Amino acid sequence: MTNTRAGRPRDHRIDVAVRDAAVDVLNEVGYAGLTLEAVAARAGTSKPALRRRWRGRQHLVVDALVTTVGATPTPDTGCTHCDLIAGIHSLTEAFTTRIGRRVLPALVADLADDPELAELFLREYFHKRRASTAAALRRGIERGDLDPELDLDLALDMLASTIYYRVLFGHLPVTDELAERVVDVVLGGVATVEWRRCHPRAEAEAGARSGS
Amino acid sequence: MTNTRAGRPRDHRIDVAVRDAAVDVLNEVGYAGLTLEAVAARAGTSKPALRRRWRGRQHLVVDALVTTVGATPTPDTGCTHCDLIAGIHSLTEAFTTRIGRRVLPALVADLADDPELAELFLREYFHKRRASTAAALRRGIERGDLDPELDLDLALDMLASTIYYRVLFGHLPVTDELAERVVDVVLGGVATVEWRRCHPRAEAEAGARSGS
Amino acid sequence: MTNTRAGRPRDHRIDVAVRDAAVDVLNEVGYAGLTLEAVAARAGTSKPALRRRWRGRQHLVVDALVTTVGATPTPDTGCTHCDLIAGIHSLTEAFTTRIGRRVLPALVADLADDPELAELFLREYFHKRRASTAAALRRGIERGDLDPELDLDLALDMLASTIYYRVLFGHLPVTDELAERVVDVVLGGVATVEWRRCHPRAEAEAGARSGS
Amino acid sequence: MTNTRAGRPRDHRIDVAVRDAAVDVLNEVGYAGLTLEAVAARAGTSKPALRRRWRGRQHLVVDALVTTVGATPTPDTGCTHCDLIAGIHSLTEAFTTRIGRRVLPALVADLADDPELAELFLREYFHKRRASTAAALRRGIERGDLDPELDLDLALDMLASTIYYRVLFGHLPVTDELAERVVDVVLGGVATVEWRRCHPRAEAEAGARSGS
DNA sequence: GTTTAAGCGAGACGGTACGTCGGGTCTTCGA
DNA sequence: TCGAAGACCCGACGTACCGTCTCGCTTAAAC
Repeated sequence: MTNTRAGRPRDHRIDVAVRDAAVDVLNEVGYAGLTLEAVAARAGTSKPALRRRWRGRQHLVVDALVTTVGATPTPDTGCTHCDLIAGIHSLTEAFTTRIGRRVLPALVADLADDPELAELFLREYFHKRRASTAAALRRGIERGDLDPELDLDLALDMLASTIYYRVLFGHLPVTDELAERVVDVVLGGVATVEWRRCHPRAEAEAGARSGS
Repeated sequence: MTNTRAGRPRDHRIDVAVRDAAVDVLNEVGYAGLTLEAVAARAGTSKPALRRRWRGRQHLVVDALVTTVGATPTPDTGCTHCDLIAGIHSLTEAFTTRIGRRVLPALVADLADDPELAELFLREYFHKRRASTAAALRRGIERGDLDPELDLDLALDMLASTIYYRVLFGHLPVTDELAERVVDVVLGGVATVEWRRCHPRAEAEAGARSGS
Repeated sequence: MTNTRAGRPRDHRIDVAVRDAAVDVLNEVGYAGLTLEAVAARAGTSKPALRRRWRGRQHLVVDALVTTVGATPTPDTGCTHCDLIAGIHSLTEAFTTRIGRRVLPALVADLADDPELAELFLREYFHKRRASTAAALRRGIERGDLDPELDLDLALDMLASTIYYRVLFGHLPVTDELAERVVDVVLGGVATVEWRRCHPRAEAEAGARSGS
Repeated sequence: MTNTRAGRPRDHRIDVAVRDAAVDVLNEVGYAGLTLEAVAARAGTSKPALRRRWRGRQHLVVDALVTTVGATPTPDTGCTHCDLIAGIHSLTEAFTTRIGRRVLPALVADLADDPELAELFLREYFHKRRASTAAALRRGIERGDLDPELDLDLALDMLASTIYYRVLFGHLPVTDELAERVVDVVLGGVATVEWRRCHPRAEAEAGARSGS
């Protein structure tokens, strides 16, 4: 009733045509080279038709990204260590595509200029991926593998951020075993046993936790 | 000698005027809004003069960044833990400026499209900051605080990346104590003692080290 | 009907603003100093808006010329001699304006490089002026004042060309009585009666005509 | 003595190389498309070398023109009519070259902006051609063919201007017999005998002259 | 014969204007 | 009544060229 609004209905074939065209264009010329004009032309439609559906090229790209680079959920195998590695490893795979490697950084950079876009991106892409890794961490706590008082958000950030970091700056390659090394550090740290003994604050907490 | 080449010498006052103008423009309209035309106009010069000095606005921005957000070196106090916190904390300070918060992400996104720019950025900005933190890590190893076989590059990445991560996605604030929390995790990890006991690979290494 | 076409209609206020601005600029800096950029700026619009309307500055100047130095029609007083003098004299007046004196020659020089421009100029400016003088010549023939077999085009050229010639080369001034002197020569020639008698071809024709 | 000035003497091979290069460039891209840079490059030298010799491209072009389109002097056959036709006809020939047809008009247009250039052009090109035709007219007067009180300058202008006029505007072709037709009109006029009889001023003068 | 400096050739610079691309907006037509 | 599409206006881009300034070198005059 109220769902069907008056006037000419929107042609949904245009939606999919534009999304496909956007992915093509992104793969060919990247994010900086993408123009609404080119996307519209390739989709066989016009600029205003795009603008009516998306606020700008950023919003269009988010839409195309979500459709394309969907999040692989972190598995639940009963092994905390393994689950985390798998979850982070799926992130490295997302960056092997040209879109992941060259489009995502640029898109992310635009988030700072458009809060609405940031909200959309976090909701549609970021948190979907993050949620399943958070679940793995919680299972690790319940299982007694992880410090029950750990800062969940911080751990999630530290697990994922290094991959982004290397992709963004390109100073070091994203190797296949990177996920495992990152998880090892986040779980075990890099300090020696001596250092841990001499820093009761951190170790005391850990001891108190483990002792309880 | 080799300094004197044929042709009219470059007017170095233009260099500084443009750099200053670029910083002003960045602070006013951000990276996406920066145009060579506006910078040239504000600096009282012309586009070709800019183009002769910098390949594009990205290169100009790198130059302006280096001049503006210079790296605060990681201190050497004899305390590994403190030095690292101070070093990472200086990173959060760099992101309190508008330039750091909004310009750097966008600039970094452009690195993927221009290898030459990436090389310039890494050399002039990234590695300068990274080097002094790497030195702190090495001192920590010599001091016996850190695992002598740790992956230095990985540790450096994990120390810095979380700050970038939060700035980029804005899903969580960059609080003042974030630096300390990150260092704690990198040094100590988040796993429980039980977990460490059951994972001899990581713990055995730590034990072997401490036992020697 | 055919007037309403798809797309945003053109803003006609821009047309007049640009034409006015062009005339101003021409009066201030002349033809060589006229730039589309300056005209656009003074008209409060942009270069592409101009370029959409005119192919280049030449076409714009033709348009501005037609609006400004409109052709004064040759009068019809019943006196062939007087009409022609008046018609040619109006030409000298057109060259008293700065636009006529300095712009027209330069514009005319550009005709050779652009046939389309030449066609436009001839249609919109040249032939409008020429037509009314041609009518005066025809009236002179009907009236029996002029040789009915004269080459109309040649006569028109000879009447007008001397004014242009003096303006172009500037070797002699364009005085007020020049129009009369030119008409006198075109009508009467400069040969002596003796010479005419010895050249039956020209004189025989004249005689045959007068004798009929 | 004072002729040989101190310092390095000018390389005269550059003069001729540049003049040749200028003619080539003019033939290829015309006057509007000629740039000092292109001429210098083609001549194998540099812009300052050109600028030291010529004030600007206009002066260079005048120099190249004089060297290329030299004036053919009006002959002296004893026949006024024939001499004039030959003199004017040589003018039409000068306009059959691409340089004459496309370069000269543009150059002439620039005379208005540079009095010094105008003086140079008139002296080096215009008057040289004009002088020999003036001599032919004077011989015609002495011979009794031409009205001894004719305005010599006006007659010269009227003889030559029509050719320029047709070349400039291109509204009519410059045919081979145009020279003859022009001379006919200048000598004989286009009025009928009746008209001449009714206009005693012009005819009385002619009669008085012929009768004396 | 050596010194001195004037003028030249050449290169790069600073700046104006060009022609073009793309973004965002507006208007008309068609469904 | 609203969607589709075309044209429009404008900001900014990257480039070509002009006119100028500076350098190093050549050459002739001066000592």
